[in-house]
Amino acid sequence: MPELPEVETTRRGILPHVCDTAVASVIVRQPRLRWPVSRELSSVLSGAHFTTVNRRGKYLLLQSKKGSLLVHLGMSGSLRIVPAGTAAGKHDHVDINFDDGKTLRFTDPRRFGCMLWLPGDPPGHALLDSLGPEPLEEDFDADYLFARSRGRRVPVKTFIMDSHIVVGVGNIYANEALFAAGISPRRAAGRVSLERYRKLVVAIKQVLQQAISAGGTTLRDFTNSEGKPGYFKQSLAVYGRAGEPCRRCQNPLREIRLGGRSTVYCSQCQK
DNA sequence: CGAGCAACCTGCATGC
DNA sequence: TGCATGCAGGTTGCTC
Repeated sequence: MPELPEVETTRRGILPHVCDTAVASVIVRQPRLRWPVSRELSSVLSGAHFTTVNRRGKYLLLQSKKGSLLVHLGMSGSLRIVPAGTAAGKHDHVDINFDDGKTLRFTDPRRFGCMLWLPGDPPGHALLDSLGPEPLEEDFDADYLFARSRGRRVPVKTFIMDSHIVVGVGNIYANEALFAAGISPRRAAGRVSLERYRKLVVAIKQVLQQAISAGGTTLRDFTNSEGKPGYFKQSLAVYGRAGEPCRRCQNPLREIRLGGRSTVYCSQCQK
């Protein structure tokens, strides 16, 4: 479900609800996520007061004086604000109940997500240490991508989806950005010119920013923290449109697999 | 070290 | 209708 725009939409949605109140209790119904949810989570979080919610790539960090709650939504996860006492469904794995009667509920059918307690301020964790720059920040630019890609033979699409290179660019927006930049997803990363990386960086920033403005992309089940869908799906030029005509040249869009991920592109417009 | 791929898990669409 | 198969927004960690 979530790439950077969906995670950012979630962050903005929960922020006003989790910060002006303290944690009253925690219910862990299913601790078996990507990594086990700590048995101590309840005792460690009770009484905690979150001061802010930050995002690093696709990770959310609910920060407090004592430490931070690191949340990743995996492929199918979501965070929603519901009234305390709302009946829990099959995949509602964790509830964080607040003093003011609201509950932050973590739902994740496939359980690829995680919820980890990181002691200390600022929070340190191996998962965060080796991440590349944020795509919407200024230090993510063409010179950087060009330098990192020299000698690399991986397809450029796989390259920009590598979180050690740049965070937050998932399968949907990698496909979209490469179409917008006119670059074939199969081209070796080391054989993309600086000039074309300039176009790609602009495209990545634009597509992510536009998706955030639209509240994310809802394919089948993404909803924001209020349970409402995102509206970016109607703007997608290639993802999910294999076989349909290219919006620029009308040629049918081609679908291949790269790095095990579905890849859609126009063989006329992308070289 | 880089590249490719299996694995984690459930739900859903498709085809026989 | 039932069953098998393959695919899905991500990431780690294994092989070669």
